Amino acid sequence: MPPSTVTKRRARTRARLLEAAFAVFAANGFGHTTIEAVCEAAGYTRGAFYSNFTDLDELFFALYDDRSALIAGQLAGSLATTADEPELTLAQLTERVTRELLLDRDWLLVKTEFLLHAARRPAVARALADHRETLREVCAQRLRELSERGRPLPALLADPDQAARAVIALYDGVTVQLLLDGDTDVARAWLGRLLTAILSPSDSPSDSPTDQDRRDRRDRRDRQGR
Amino acid sequence: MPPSTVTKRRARTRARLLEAAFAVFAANGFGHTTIEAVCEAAGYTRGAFYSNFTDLDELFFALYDDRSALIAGQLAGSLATTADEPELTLAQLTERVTRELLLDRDWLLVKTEFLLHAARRPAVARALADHRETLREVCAQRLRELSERGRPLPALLADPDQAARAVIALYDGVTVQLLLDGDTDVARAWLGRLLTAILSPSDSPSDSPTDQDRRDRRDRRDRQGR
DNA sequence: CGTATCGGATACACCGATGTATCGAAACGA
DNA sequence: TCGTTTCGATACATCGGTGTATCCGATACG
Repeated sequence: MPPSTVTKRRARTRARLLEAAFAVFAANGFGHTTIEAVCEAAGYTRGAFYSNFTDLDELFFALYDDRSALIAGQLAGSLATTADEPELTLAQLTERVTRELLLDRDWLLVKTEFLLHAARRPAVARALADHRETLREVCAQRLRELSERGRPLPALLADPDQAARAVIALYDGVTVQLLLDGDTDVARAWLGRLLTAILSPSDSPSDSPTDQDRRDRRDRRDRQGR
Repeated sequence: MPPSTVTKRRARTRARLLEAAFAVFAANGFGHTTIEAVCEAAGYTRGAFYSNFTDLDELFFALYDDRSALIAGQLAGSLATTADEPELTLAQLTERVTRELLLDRDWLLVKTEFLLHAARRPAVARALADHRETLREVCAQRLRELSERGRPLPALLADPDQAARAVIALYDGVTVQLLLDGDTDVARAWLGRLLTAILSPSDSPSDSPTDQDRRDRRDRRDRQGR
């Protein structure tokens, strides 16, 4: 029976448990995490845990829900057109995306683990797919705006929704490499290049590269190059 | 002390343990797999396990090593140019790749789990990175051949090695979606389209689409479309 | 300020997995 | 075929995590 009023104390400990769980999941992996470890990291005993969750799975889902909503908000905000700059070029968009995403390796670890978790539980998988879809909508909307004012998408990805799918696929792909080598800067630069490569309709992009682009390219050559 | 001679029986049980472990890992995830579960699935007791491995980590690595070498061989073979067909078009290459890869969802589950495993262990991460690099070399070599006979790569990915990186990123990205929705056919078609989109230097690909391509495109529209 | 409800700590019983030591049987070499 | 080595089964001791029941301090509210 849920309590009639949720006290502030309760909310606090719940938040602390989630935060501690994030750290422990990132460090040890969900599969090798015990309830006790989470409670200890949060500074509680298991009594607090069982008062707030039924098992680790429930906490995991709540954790993902929290953090992903947070990040989705950040991304949407960063992609929003401001009043003084109603138009965004492709280069600006990719620059913002790469600046906002791929920051926190711990989050990528937890996120990927949640993907595997979901892949084995159809109900969770649907929830996760829904969440990804709303993100894709945000992305597609920006691309649609772009294409509607004379910055056409490539013929093979003319549909903004398809183009958004491509963007997400590239993001996920770069994530994998980042998980392996841990080099955030290289990953961001690489994502930026891939995005412009797949979203530019022709060989010669009409936008001149920004300073950021140029710096990125040098970085990547230095550290990843052959 | 390792035994002086490895009997056939030993090799057999080891192989069976690996196969059983693959199934159990795929079903339950590495983190939620016990030694006993693996042994039971293989039809042995834990005595057999401890006689062949020291712990689950060791078995996991051996398992990944086996299967990934197998798959790498398959891919290299499928990408090899045959005597009667020394030249491969881009469309043929992508078609072969998409036919060979993304087949076994179980393998993707285990592979992704191994990625996370490696992401937390620098030594394992380096081994995995090395393996990915050899795969990339195979891929880059084919792309190099392609570009050297008048089928240029896009300007943004002129270096075959960079292009190979892009191919792998796309593959990894599509994998994520496949893990979520489980639709192998859609994933393969989508990968094919993304590959041609990022590897085609201009808007209008000079190769006319193959029958496979056309079928793919219809499939995708039907099932994924808006 | 007093009281009733809530939240987290503590203690306990339980279970499942681990690792090791030992033993019987199968495989190998002569 | 026999003796030896190797392999896997069995039994045992142990440990760590789980879940629950209970208790006491904290918090909200009249």
